[in-house]
Amino acid sequence: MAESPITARGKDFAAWYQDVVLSGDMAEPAEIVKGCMVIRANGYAVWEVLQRELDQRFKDTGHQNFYFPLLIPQSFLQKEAEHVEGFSPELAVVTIAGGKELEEPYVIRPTSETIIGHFFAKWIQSWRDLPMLTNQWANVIRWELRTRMFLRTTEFLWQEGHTAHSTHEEAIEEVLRMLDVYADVAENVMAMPVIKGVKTKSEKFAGALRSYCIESMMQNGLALQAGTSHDLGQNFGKAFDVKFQSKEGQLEYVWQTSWGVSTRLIGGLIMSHSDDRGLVLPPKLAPNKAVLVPIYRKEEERAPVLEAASKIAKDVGAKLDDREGQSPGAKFYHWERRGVPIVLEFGPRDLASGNIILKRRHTGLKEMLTQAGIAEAIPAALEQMQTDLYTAAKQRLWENTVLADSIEEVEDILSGVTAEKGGGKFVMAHVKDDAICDARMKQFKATIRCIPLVDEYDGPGKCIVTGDVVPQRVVIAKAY
RNA sequence: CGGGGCGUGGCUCAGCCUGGUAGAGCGCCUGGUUCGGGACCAGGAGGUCCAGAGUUCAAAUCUCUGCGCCCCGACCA
Repeated sequence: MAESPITARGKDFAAWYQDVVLSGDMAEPAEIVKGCMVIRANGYAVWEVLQRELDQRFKDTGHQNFYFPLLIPQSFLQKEAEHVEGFSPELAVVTIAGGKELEEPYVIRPTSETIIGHFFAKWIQSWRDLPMLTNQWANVIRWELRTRMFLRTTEFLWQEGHTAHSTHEEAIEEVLRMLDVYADVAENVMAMPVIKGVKTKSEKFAGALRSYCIESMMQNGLALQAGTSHDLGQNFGKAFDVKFQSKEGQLEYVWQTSWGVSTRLIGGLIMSHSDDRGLVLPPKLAPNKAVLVPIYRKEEERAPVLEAASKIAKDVGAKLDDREGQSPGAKFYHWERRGVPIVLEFGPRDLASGNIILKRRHTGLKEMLTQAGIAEAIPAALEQMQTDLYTAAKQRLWENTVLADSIEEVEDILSGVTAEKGGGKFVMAHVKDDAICDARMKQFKATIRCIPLVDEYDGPGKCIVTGDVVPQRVVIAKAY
């Protein structure tokens, strides 16, 4: 046994997740730095693919990348009352630098609304400067009490888009446009079905008027917020005096948005598709889409097999695993744990017959193909796999979504659900957007995940907590 | 911050109760035989036993203090 076995999902989902992350060469705990992780080669390669997909879409929608400082004057955070209240418990603060106590401490950015607000104020004067459409790829630090690799770590990587507009309508359009971008990447690249919705007032971003989100369901039935997009209104505009002169000559505060996704997406990806044999990556995100493992018994078979294998690998764009001293079996396990969608086996028998074996990661099935047909078979198999993964995840979401019409019913459905044991559901119920209702859900450790943008159920009904009539059902679940 | 666990070659851990100067498996290096789902043989390298203090002729082991990490709950992308 080359590496430790993977805990079965059914036995302990949280342990399974850790095992998959570690054995898939995705990340490991930073060990000497509390709550942080090292993103390893395979994990970072996946992040790079995600970055590429997202960044292209940001550019396509008119955004430009910037980079703002990691350190933010502490007083900046305090300029927006709700914002400071929301973030102060999570801040890391630099008080000494260059051997001297600082007159004003810096916080390490937990998010950049404030410092960007400062620069927007400097850059924006006229309606002609709007909209200002920026994005930055960065790391942030939020001091967390409870960390899990990718899902919540003290430091994480993300992108944060920040925009300023002349009207609220235009800002709202932007917020929804970027939410759609996130949903598109989640569903069509990551094969993760999502529900687009609005956060309740108590769950929204500190400082926003409204927060929109995409919520997805993990294999244990827990919800994961995969992305957020905020309508900041004029809150930060007022706090940082970001004003512009309108066409009519009036001085007005800008309307801002911010939106972000993080390396948490990778955690969601893992918990959506992987299995008891390790990581499963959707083809569109896989750094290596296919790997060819050559097989030879005798020394005289080595050269001809390797020569032919190398040619096939080159023709079909597969990585050739020609490492010496590792048996083919060890190589199969190696790539399986790392989520490679397709593994090709090629040995002396195939050399003689003109065939080749193709194995699909997600089904575990092997099939024999002709070498001539392999160049076409691979793209087809990858496409099929992408579809299969999405369909399976969508199916799971449907099967684990239930309706409830009383608070007791909701509590009953979600009682005993944990990250380890699983059994989670999305419970659709009528609940009012009121702090009392959010608090009631917390009593059994669930949250209102969102109010879906599209009501797929029965319209208005009575709130199961307050009895007031509300427009539609909301998603209630236990979450990461 | 509460509860639990842990800290010993690169990794997983045994040894600790009952002190006597450090071991196993895996990995690594060299050579050979292997190779269609985790190969085998032989030889070899590698350790301030988390840190500090104490007890003792003698501490990985006993006592105290500190540090760190992981897991489970309360805050959160």
